[in-house]
Amino acid sequence: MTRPARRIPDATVARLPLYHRGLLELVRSKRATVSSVALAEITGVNAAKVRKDLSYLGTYGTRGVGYDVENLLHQIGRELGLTQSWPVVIVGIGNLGSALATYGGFSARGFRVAALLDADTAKVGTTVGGLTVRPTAELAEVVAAEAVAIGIIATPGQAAQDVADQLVAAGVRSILNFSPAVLSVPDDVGVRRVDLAVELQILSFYQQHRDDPLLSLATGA
Amino acid sequence: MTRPARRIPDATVARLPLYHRGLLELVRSKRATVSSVALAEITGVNAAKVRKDLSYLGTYGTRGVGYDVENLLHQIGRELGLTQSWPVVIVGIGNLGSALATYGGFSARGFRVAALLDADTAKVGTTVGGLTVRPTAELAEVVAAEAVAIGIIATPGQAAQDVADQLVAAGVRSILNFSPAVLSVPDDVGVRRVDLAVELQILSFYQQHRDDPLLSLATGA
DNA sequence: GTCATGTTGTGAACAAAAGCACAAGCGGGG
DNA sequence: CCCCGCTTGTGCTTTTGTTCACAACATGAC
Repeated sequence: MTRPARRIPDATVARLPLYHRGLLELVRSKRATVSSVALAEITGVNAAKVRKDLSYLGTYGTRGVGYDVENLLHQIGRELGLTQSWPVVIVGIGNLGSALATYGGFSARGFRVAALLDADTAKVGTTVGGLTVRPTAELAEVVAAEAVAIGIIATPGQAAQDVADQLVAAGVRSILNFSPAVLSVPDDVGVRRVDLAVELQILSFYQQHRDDPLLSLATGA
Repeated sequence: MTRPARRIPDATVARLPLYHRGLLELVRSKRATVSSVALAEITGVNAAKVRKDLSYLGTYGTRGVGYDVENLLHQIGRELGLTQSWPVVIVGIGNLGSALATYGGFSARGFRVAALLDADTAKVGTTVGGLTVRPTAELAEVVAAEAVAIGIIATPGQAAQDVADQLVAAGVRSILNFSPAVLSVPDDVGVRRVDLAVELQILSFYQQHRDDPLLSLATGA
């Protein structure tokens, strides 16, 4: 239970989920230990960076041997707060919302879809991924009942700020925003935005400049 | 046509699409000019950073006035390679692939879905978003016929590397990977990965550490 | 016990990004 | 024609992140 006093750099935090996933696969394939080099290969990260990242969590490796897969997975999971399965709500059950609702990967990675909400009365009552779509008006109720801490916004851009306000009012403190809108929320609410077109545009930039002098491709590998 | 000799930093490249989108909205609302402070507010980026980013593209602002919205949009679009509409193929027409195929935002942002492919014979022949799903075997053919430069992988993790290999063999040089797999591709192929669970896990970390001493939330705003 | 091999953890050098602060320049009012 | 208010563009400083290189330590062979 020795909690590391050091603050973990943002860049490291962003990579911990990568290691977490890599380790999940190693557990599945019954590997007992893993070296920083091997984990680096699996995750596409430089080995020195792997070691430095892991060292922020504590001293879990053994020189000459590597890291115990099970233990490291547990430690990273604990640091990421995945000892519990977080309930999440998805607001906006269009194509993307439905895709998220039926995405199988969440449960293995520490999340549970607690409810689906949509403003469209035509969608309310339909079943998606085993859950019945409920009206957005019930948001506060659901959040309270299930102790939801994370909200996913998959609505069109115009509705996004409104939904965000409702989520915040209901007590949600982390929001994953798939709409292209930039949300304004109180300081103590965390927001991450995923914009599909943005990703394509970044690819497009490097594609176009590939043959320019001085290329330097930011491969997210 | 004066091409800026300076290399554009990766961090700046990642923000250009943000500015691009903000400017699109400004054009729609008939704004003629915009200051760095205003654009900063819209995009959730620091104003000094906006100015520095834009200065890498060239000198398009006017002191005391701001930036001409139309012109700046055009310049950023050109830099991102959006003067043409890039044809993309989507491989893996499950829930996510379907969501992407029907996502309306692409065309306005410089992309066109040229074809949908899936290995599952049950899906082949069905229509999604106005396009007929074709067998993966036709990948090379489609890529050649439509001069596709960007591939989107929305398959399960096990199939991802295989699909990536086929895309690369067919001549695709940019890949957007939604599967959790880490792809290995030649150096001259650009890959970006979007993993939904990863985003949630990052949120989870900050959520859990919110009340810790020394919080510092990386708000992607 | 000693040595060879493998691997971690980290100090230090280097590189990239962020942010401040202000000179330079534009434009409108009088 | 001059002044004042506004806004850009950028030099400089600080912060953050990456990478190298190696001492410290574990293990197994002999």
